[in-house]
Amino acid sequence: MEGLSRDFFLEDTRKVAKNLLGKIMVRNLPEGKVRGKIVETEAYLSHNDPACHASRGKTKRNEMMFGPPGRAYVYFIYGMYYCFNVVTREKGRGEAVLVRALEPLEGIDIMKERRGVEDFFNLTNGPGKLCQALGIDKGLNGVDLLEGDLVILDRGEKPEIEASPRVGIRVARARLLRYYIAGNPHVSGISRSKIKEIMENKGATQN
DNA sequence: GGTGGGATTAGCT
DNA sequence: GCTAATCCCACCA
Repeated sequence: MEGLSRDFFLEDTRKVAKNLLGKIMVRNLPEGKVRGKIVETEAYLSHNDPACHASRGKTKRNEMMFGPPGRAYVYFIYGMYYCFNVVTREKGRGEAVLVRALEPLEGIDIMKERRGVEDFFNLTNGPGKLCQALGIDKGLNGVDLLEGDLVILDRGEKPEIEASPRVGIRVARARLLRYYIAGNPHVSGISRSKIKEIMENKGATQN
């Protein structure tokens, strides 16, 4: 397991979004360490992408999107939730990758406590949920993800990737800028019965 | 199993 | 005023 280079975040944002799948988010909290594998991301581009916060220029809210690559862009949404993004491309470009879901690996009890739920499959399967589980809020806006209490590590995984339209976005529906690990039960929006089905198949193939 | 509304704030028109 | 890169619960089938 090793850290990512600055160059990792300089590439095409769609490529970074896909490359982030299978990487490990590590968060150090007062209660202990929390780790999760990234299983779902979305790309937000600076050109010809009206859904991107940076598409109408720099504001107080989105200024971190125009900062250097490999840093966090955290914003507040719907009056209650935070969303966590990774800044990509060269400084001033205004592109980022939204992390939409994780597979919990370590610190499950801490996540349950912070989320206020017991269900293992309802801890980090959504952008607002994973921020709550990992204690990510406005205070982490702009922090460097190569070092500190919130970092992303490489475990050398090369998952099978599928693409779809972005979630909750009305414009640019034709563009497939959402990426996720095929068949992973922690991807957002999967029904209870589908999760059960996936887990049963997994058990069958492993034995 | 699926849907519709409420919570609650910042930013934009 | 309205909408938003969301989530949860009550309610219906």
